[in-house]
Amino acid sequence: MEIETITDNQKVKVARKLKNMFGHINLKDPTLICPIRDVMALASDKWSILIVLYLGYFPVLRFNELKKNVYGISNKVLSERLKHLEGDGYLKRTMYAEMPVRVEYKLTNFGHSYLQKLIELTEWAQTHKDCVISNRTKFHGSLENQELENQL
Amino acid sequence: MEIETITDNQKVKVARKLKNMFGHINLKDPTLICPIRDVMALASDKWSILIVLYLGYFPVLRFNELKKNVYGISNKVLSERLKHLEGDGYLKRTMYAEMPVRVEYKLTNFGHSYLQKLIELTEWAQTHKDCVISNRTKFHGSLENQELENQL
DNA sequence: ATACCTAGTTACTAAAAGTAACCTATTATT
DNA sequence: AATAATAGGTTACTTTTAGTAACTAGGTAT
Repeated sequence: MEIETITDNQKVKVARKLKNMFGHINLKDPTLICPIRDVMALASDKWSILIVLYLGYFPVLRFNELKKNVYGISNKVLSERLKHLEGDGYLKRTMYAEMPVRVEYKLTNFGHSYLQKLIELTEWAQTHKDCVISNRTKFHGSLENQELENQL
Repeated sequence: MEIETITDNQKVKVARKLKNMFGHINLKDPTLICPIRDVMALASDKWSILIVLYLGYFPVLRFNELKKNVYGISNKVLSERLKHLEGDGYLKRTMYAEMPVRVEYKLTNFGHSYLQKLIELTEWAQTHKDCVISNRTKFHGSLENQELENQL
C-alpha cells in the first residue's frame, strides 16, 4: 500500500545524511559501524524502549510499578534491562534504606535526550500501525493464494 | 556523566506527547498498547534497523550484497528479516527470471518514511556513543570496587 | 511462629539466533 | 558427460537469550 507521500527532495536529504554516516565506514571492514550498533542494540530492544517510555510518562517508578506498567515483562528481564540501562547512563537507581526497601528508578538527562528520539519513533509507529497491519494481512493472504496455486 | 542540556521546557513537551500516547491506554489493561509494540518490535530489532539503513544508503541491493554489508548476519536471519520487512510493507522484493536468478530488494515509500525516523535515532546514537561507552566503563568499574568492598 | 512486604535472584524450560552444510536451476569448464 | 560455479535461499543442529515460577533477604505486623 503506497499511500506515503515522500518527496524525492526528502529522499535526497536522507541519502546525504546516510552518506555522512556510512561515508567514513570502510566497507571492506564493516565492523567499524559497531559502536553505533552496540549503543542501539542495548537500548532499542522491545523492553528497554517500553521502560524508557514509561519512565518518561511517570517521572519516578519503583521496581514493581515498572513491572505493572511494562506489561508482560518478567522480574528477570526487567532487572537485567534496568541494570544495563543504568550502566549506559539512561537511568538512575536510588535505594532508600527503609523497611521494606524502596528503590526508585528515574531517567537521567541523558535518558531524557534519548526519550525524545524514541517518542518521535513511537509517534511514527502509532500513526502508521494501521498501514503495517493492513500490509501484513494482505501479504499473508497473497502467500496463501500462492500456496494454493502451487498445489494445482 | 550528566553533560546533557535538556531544558525543563523540552521535558514538559515530551511529557505532553506521552500523555497523548499513554492517556487513552487503559492502565488496568496495558495490552492495549500492543499495536505499537508489535509494529516497533518487528522493525526495530538490531538486524532490521541495519537492513533498512543500508537500503537507504544503496537504493537497491541483492541478497548477497545485503549479506556483505549487514556485517555478521546469517543467511537464515537475513532471509527471515527480509520476509518480515516485506510483509509489513517496508521493502519490495523483485525477482528477475535470469540465470542465475536475480533478486532485488528496495525500500518502499513507506520504508523510506520509517528510514527518516531511524536516521534521526542513529544520528543521536552516533553523537552520543562516546557518552554511553564512558558511562558503561565507569559503571563496571564502580561495580568491581563494590565487590571488593563486599569481600572485606 | 507464621505470614507479609519489596526488590530482586535462581534453576529450569522454551524460543530465538547463529552455524554450516545442503538444495535448485542453469551455465561454463574440463 | 561429469564437475564446478553462481544466486538465493532452506534445513538440521547448536548456542544463546528470553520467559516461568519458585525462592531469598531483611525486616514488620499478627
